Amino acid sequence: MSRTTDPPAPARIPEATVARLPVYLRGLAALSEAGLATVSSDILAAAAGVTGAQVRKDLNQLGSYGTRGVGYEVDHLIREINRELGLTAPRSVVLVGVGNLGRALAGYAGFAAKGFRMVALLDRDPTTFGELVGGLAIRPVADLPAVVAEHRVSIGIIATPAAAAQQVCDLLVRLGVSAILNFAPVLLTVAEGVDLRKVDLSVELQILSFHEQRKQRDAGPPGLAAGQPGAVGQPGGSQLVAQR
Amino acid sequence: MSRTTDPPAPARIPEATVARLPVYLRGLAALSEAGLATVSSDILAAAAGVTGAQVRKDLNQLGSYGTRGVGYEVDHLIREINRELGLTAPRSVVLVGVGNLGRALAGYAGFAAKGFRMVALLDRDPTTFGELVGGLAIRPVADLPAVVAEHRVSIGIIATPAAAAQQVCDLLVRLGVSAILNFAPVLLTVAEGVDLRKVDLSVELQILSFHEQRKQRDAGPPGLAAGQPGAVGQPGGSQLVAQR
DNA sequence: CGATGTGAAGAACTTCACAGCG
DNA sequence: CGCTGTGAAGTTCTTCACATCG
Repeated sequence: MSRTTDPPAPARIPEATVARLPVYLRGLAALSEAGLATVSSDILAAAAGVTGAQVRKDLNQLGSYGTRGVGYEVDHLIREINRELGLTAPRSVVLVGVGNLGRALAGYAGFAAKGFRMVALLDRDPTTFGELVGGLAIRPVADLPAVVAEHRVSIGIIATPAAAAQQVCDLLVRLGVSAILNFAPVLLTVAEGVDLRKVDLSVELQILSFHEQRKQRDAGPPGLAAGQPGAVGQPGGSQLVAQR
Repeated sequence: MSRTTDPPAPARIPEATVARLPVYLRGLAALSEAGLATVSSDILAAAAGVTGAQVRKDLNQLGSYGTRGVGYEVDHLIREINRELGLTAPRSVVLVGVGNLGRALAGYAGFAAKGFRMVALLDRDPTTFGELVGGLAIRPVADLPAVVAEHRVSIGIIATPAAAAQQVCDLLVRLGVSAILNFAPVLLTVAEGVDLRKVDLSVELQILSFHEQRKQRDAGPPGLAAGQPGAVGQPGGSQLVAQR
C-alpha cells in the first residue's frame, strides 16, 4: 500500500475531454430526440465535430459504456455524462451585473435546460432595483451574502464593467462561491481552489481577424514572385509587406 | 522543384500563440496608460496571466522586438501585435439575429475600441425592422447581400436561434464572408477555407460544474460515507473518490 | 548585471492502427 | 463482421535552463 503514489487510477479526466463532454451531450440529445437508441462513435463524432477515435478515447475515460459491435446506448450515455458533469441535481447560479449583456444572460433559456437555475440578479445601480428580468427582480449587490446563504450557490457569473469585476469576484469568493464565469474584459485573480473561466467576445473577433489577414496575405502576392520561389529567403526590404 | 513543400520558414504562428496575442494587447494597453514605456516579459506575463517564458516565446514568433537587459517597448509592441492581428485598418462586422444576446453584442462598446466596426444588424422578424440598437437600424436579412457588397465585410456574427443558424451561416459564406463567430448552440459546418469559431455559454457553465463536482467529491471522503447518497451506480465501482 | 532569445526536455493532446470482444 | 478499447506513434504546446547580448 504505497501511500505516496496512486497505483490504481483515480480516473483523472483530461481537461480537453471535459471540454468536449458538453458537446457530446448536445449531440446525444439530438440523437435521442431523433429516436436513436444506440450510436456508434463515428456517428456521435459527426454530431459533435470530432473524430471517432476521439469519442472512444473520451468516453472510456468515464468508464466503459460501449458495446463492441454495437455502440453506445444513447440514454445511458446521457445519464453518465450528466453525472460526470455534476448535473444530476440542478446547480444554482447568481449573476452580478445586469447591463446589456447581463440581461441577455439572465434571459437565456439554455441555462435552465442544461440543469442550471438562476437564483438571483444583482446590480449596483439603484434605479434598476426591483426591475424584472427573465422572471427575477434585480437586487442590490448587498443582498449577495443572503442569496448565497439561502440557495446553495455553485456558480457566480460576472457581467459587470471591467472596473468592478475584481471587487465582485473577491466578494463572491469570500462568500464561498468557488466557480466563476467572467464576462468582464479584465484578468481576474482568485485564490487557489477557485475555478475561474473567462469568455471574451472581442478576443474571439481578434483571433478571427488574424486568420482573415493571413488568408489575404497568402492570397495576396500574386503579382510578386508568384511564378516560383524566386523570392525565397528574406528579401531585404520587408516593411509592410511581410513575407510569411 | 520543391513545389510541394515550403523549404524556408514562412513563420507560421502557432494557434496557441495567436489566442494569447489579444490578451497581451489588453495588458499592454493598461501598461501604456499607466505610463510605462517598456515592459519586461515577466511584467507583461503577470498582466496577461501567463509565464515569462511564454511571453518571450510568443513574442519572438512575431520577430524580435525586445532589447536584452531592457525589455520590450510598449507602444511599438502594441503596433506590431495589432499589425499581426490584421487590425491596422478597422474590420467590418455584421450581426445576424438581434434577440436578447444580439442586442447586447450590438451595444458592446469593446468591439469598436478594438478596431471592429459594426456595419449592420439583421433579423428575420419584421416587427423589429427599423428599430435602433446601438445606433444602427435593424434590417431584414434580405439586405445582407447589399450590406456585404457595400462595406467589405470581414466577419459575420451569428446570434440567431439554433434552428436558423446553419441557414444564415450558409448565406454568409455564399456572400463571401469567410470568418464567422457563432453564438447559436449548434454545430455549424462550413466549407474549407472559412474560419468558424464558437462561443457557447452553457458549455462554459457545464465545465465549471464538472470542476465543482470534483471538488465536492475530493472533499467528501473524510470518515463519512464515501459513496454518494443513493447514487451508487457501479457495484464494482472501485475508487470513485479521487485523492488529488 | 538584467532580461531576451532559444534549444532541449517535458507534458498534454490527437491520430493511427489494430487486437479483441460481442 | 462491426465497433469498441487501447497501446504506440505523432503532433502541438509548455516549461526549463542557460547562453548571449545590450
